[in-house]
Amino acid sequence: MISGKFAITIHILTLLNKFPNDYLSSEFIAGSMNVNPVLVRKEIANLKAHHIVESKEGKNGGTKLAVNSSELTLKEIFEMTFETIGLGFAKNQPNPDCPVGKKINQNLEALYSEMNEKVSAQLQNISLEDFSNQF
Amino acid sequence: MISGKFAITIHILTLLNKFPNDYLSSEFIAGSMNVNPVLVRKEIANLKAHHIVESKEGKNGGTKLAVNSSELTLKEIFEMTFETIGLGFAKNQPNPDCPVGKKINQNLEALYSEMNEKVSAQLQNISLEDFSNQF
DNA sequence: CATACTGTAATAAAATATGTTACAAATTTA
DNA sequence: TAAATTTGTAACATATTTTATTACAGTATG
Repeated sequence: MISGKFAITIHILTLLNKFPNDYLSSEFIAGSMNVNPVLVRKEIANLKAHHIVESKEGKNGGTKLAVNSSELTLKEIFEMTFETIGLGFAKNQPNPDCPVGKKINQNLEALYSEMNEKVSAQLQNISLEDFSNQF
Repeated sequence: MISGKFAITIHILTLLNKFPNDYLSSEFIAGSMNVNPVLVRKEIANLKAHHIVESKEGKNGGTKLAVNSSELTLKEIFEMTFETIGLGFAKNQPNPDCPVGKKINQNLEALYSEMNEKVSAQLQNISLEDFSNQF
């Protein structure tokens, strides 16, 4: 299972980019993706914490982009919503008396770290504007 | 949340590679990773279906590698346990009347597809033997 | 024939993700 | 200034997925 944070966040940002002059309400945004408005507001809270969007409370309030979409890369969005990708770790404490158990997580970590570098390199080349222009 | 299938499978294979002449029991393997033996047997069933291991029922039975560990790549293991990586999709049917909602999953799919190519390229360069030699 | 395994199904428990309700606080507009 | 609308957030409920457990038939070994 993968949390939908990245997908929700990029959807929000794409919409905001399509209406750069409007404050969009969480209800409007939620209507485009068919999720609960509270979920949208939670991701917006995260975006606000990273100064990517600004929002206005009260009537006719909502959220708009606070950065230039050509300067925001998918890598940054990835880092705000996923810490890292990977293929999972040994969940329970593996047996420390077994040479494999003792080092498995460390070796997986090294493997995934390299994966993240590749993925980050890819995502860094795509701006929100690029992504948004596909629609 | 990420299913631990890859981590469990590579752990199993590393152990099998360390004891190439023995049939290891699911209980022994489970002991190294501290999970339930039934989980191990399920992943072994998957490996058997791909002809990566062979197993022997009955007393003193167990599982051993059926391929040369220098010829099995992590890419193959990845493909047996994860179909693909990605950062999630819009889960509910997005609004088809919204230009963004209509195409979001398609565009995410394209993005993730490229991610998978990068990751596969990396994993293809690492054999089970390489991975195993780190322990 | 007793023992120790695999194979597999069925079910239970735990973890995580998503949805819902509720409401205080803020801001607009009439 | 009062009504309406929207954010922000907490608390809780539901759904989904993952992991664990139990059970037992079938199979090989000695």
